[in-house]
This record gives sequence, structure tokens and C-alpha cells, in this order.
Amino acid sequence: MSSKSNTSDRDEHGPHAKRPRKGGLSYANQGLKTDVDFLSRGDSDRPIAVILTPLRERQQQILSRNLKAAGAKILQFDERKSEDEQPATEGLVVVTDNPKKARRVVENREETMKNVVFVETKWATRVLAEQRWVPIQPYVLEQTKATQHESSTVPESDEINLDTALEASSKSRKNADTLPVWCRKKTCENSDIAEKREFLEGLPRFLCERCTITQAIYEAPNNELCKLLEIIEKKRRLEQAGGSEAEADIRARAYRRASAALKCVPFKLQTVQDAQALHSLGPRVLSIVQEYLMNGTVREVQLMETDHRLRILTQFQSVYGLGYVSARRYYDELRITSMDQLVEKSSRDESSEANVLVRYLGYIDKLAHLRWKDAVAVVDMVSQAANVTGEDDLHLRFQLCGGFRRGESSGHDVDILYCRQEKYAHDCSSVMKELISRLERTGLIVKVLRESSDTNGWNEVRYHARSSRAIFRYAHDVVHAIAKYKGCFFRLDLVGVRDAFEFCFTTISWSGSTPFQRDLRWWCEKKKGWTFNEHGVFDRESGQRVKLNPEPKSEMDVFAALGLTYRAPFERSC
DNA sequence: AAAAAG
DNA sequence: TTTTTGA
DNA sequence: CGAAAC
Repeated sequence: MSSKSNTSDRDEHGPHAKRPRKGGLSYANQGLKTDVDFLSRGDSDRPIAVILTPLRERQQQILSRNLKAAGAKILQFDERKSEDEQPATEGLVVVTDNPKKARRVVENREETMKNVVFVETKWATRVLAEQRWVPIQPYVLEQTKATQHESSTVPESDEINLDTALEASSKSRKNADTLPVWCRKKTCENSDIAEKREFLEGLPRFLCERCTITQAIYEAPNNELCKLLEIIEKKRRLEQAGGSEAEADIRARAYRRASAALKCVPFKLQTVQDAQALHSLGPRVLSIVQEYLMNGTVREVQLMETDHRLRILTQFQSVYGLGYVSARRYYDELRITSMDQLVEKSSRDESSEANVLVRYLGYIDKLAHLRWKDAVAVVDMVSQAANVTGEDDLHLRFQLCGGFRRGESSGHDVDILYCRQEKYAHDCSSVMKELISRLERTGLIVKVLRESSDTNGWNEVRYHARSSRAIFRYAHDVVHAIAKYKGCFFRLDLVGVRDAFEFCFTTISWSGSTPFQRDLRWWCEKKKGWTFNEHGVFDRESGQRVKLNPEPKSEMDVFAALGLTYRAPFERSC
């Protein structure tokens, strides 16, 4: 898109403008047609400058990277003063969670700045979610004008400070000239029903074409409903609703898909009609949605809390090695009706089946959820242990995947991928055994629950899955283990990619989320006639590897080669 | 359970 | 109405 | 080889 055409209709991008609808995608552009520089035109022709302060580190990283990509100029203000490069920018937006502190920081830094506007981080999130300019007015926290501070007596406490500022802001809001252009326009509320409906209907069919930005940073607006739907999903699986396991799975999955679809909606659903406009919500799910909107609760969900069997099954099913089938068998046939009984009886069980279970159950009461920060630290430890031991360097690179890569704040397991560094990529031998032993020696891995076999020697593997008939040279090395960090135990999954060129496909696959992956693979099948898996892309007919050019080296390359708009990991949390 | 294909 | 739903 | 689990 040329910048010239932008200039001509710049005014129409303001808060209130009734913009001409482009291809039916008005509310947000979650489809393929992305206006990359939608933040680059603010007041005059200067880019909009955005300061992020003070925010949690991870949030700041994510917002900063993406606002910049959208064309905004990012000014990093931390406590210590940095150097020069003053932006003589008119429109300065300060994105912050703490207006008082932010104001102090900004004032210390810069006297010449005019028209500073403090906005909630929600604004930035929405801008990115909708991929377009969003009026900041409803999100404004406080407005500061340098001239007004000088005239007013210096207030000591923050409370007073805030009060006067608010007063000033309401005055200056009327005084249009002192404000950046986007503030001069009147409020544009997102309660415009027609616009909402149009947005919902305009969402692309496949989850891999949408983005879910709010998930990683904030609780999404429809989070409560999503959680309820996911509880119903679990319940349907536990109860084996609908006869066979497969039928239960298909029906349960519909609820998961509905939840996933809702996670791409940047505003809170008010009516069933809103929900109806969404893809993958049919009559059954809508009746649940209606129940929720009317009562705030769903009876089927409450059963999960009241019913003893369902409660115990839920506990069992969370144990490594126990799926829905085994959980039911233990409860219904073996009459094991509590976690304590499970621990006791399985320890007396001699079968090899129970072996893994026992290994895991030994840690059951010590297992803890990790925070994002810890997961990142764990990757560091793994990397250290693998490469710096005074022994031969394994030349590995590591990649955090799973929920933590998508920016989720906590999780019960850490997924780490590894392969040889580029210089050593020709070597496809397995290092799994060596890596495990090094991690055991450093004390990170406490117990190996399961590891893939045949890692020695050539190990050429041909997979002839019925549906794909795909062929690849090496199976991935997989380790499921229990690890210990800071006195906490948790599940650690390691995946070794022996053909290093497959790494970008493996990274996409292991970064999830599950619904995102399903739709990505389904999209490949439908739109391209290709089969996508953790090894690469294969032609459905011939089973041959599809030669993508240029050969993808990163996730971004893969999206590009497929013809999909790139979605950052945190945009895949559906 | 929902949507696409037949 | 039948088929498909990730690998 | 198929079921179950991840």
C-alpha cells in the first residue's frame, strides 16, 4: 500500500470517520490484507510516538515490538536517563499502567514535549488486535500540559497531583487546539452494533488467519465464557458423551473450537446475536452461550464441580500416563475413587503399564506450576548444561516452545526444542542420550518418564501415515521428564530435531496452540492440497516433500511460503 | 457439533 | 444427505 | 497391529 493513498484519506482514519469499508473487513483487519503502517500517520506526517512505561518487562517487550512494526515510533524511557535523539513529535502517546509514575518519568526526561497523552495499555492491545488506528479517547488516563504545571502550585502528594491533572484534562479536552488530532474528534464507541456484527462476520474462517493478541498480555474480554466452554469440552470427553470415544472427541472438540473462535474477538459479547455471527458456533453451543449471558452460569459446568465422579476423573486425567479412557477404567471398573487410592494401588501394580505412572506419582504432590520467567530461566540452564561442560561442545541451539513461547504467564510444563547450530547442521546424529545425561548430572532432570528409542545409528524412518504418506528421514528425539528448578518440580519435554532444516516446521508445530495447529494443517489441506506436520510440508497425492522457495529458515519464512499472514506466537493462543 | 461437500 | 474434522 | 497417551 502506497503512502500517497494514505495521505489523501488520512482524516478518515480518525476516531469518528465513517470509513469506506474495504472488502468487508472494516472493524479489524485480521485477514490477509494488512495495512502495515497503520500507526505511522498521526498528527502531521510524523509518526506517532509511543512511550511504554512503566510496564511489566514481558508486556513491554511484546507491545514495543508490535507497535513498532505497526509504524509507531517507540521511545524507551526507563528510570535511568538515556541519550539524545529527541523526537520533535507532536503526538505523543504514553502507554502505561501507572499514570502517576509515568508522568514523573516523562516530566523528568523532557520539557519540550507537548500534548502528551497518557493511555491505558488496553488501547495498545486493541490497536494491535484490530490492526488499525483506534481512537485513544476512551482510554485516556490523564493529560498533561507543560504550561499548566508551571502555573499551578506544586502539589506534593500523588492524589492531589492526579486530581489537578484530571481537572486539567477535562478542560483541555474542550480546548481542541492543544490536543493531537485524534483527540479532537468525538468519541467513537465500539458499541456500534452494525460495525461489531460486520466485524464478527468478516473474521476469516480459519483460526490460523486470525490473531488473538489479548491472550498473552491481558485477560481477554470473553475469557470467562471461553473457560466455561473448555470445561464443557473436558466434561464431554470424560463422560464419553455420544457413544464412542471418537464421537465424544468430535463433539467435545466443537466446544474447544467455539472457545478458540471467541478468543479472537476483541470486545465483550453482549448478545447471542453477536455470537451467532461467529463461525463455528452452532445451535448447541449458542444455547450454552445464551445460558451464560442470561444467568452468568452454565448448569452443565456446575455439574463438573458438584459431581464426585467427574471431579475425581478430572484429577486422574491430569496425571501423566492417564488419559480419559484409563481415568474412567480406574474409577468405574477398578473402583479406585480417590487420588490417595490411586497412589497406593498403582505402587503395588507390577505391570509395566503402571511403571510410568508410579514414576510420575512419586512427584505428584511436589509438582508446581511455573511462571514465564522461570521457563525462560530453564531454557538458559538447559543451554548451559548442554554446551558448557568442559566436554565436547554439542553445538546445539535451543528454542522454548509451548504455551510459554506464546507468552502465557504460567504453565505446568516446559517444552524445549533443540537442533544443531547452522554451522554443524550437516551432522544428523542423535545427541539425546548425551543431553539427558548432562542434564541429569546438573540436577535439572530428576526423572526421565519416557524417551524415544533407536537414537543410536542411522535410524532412517519412513512414516506412511494413512492420510499423509509423508516421508522423512529421521524421527525426532523426544524426552518426557520431570525436572527441578528452585526446589519446584515440573514436567520438561525435550524435542531433538535431527535434520536441522526441519527446525522451523517443528517450532511452529510445538508452539501451538492446539486449535491453531489443527486449523493451520486443515488450511494447508484445503487451500494447498498439502499436508503440514512437524517435519515439513508434503504433497497429499505423492507424499513427496514440497520444495518451498526460498527454503524457509524461520517461522516467518514458512508463513510467507504458504501465503499466510505471519502470526507472532502470542497471536496464536486460541 | 458444525460446516463443507456431495 | 453424506462426509470431514491435524498429524 | 491397534489402542491409548502425549
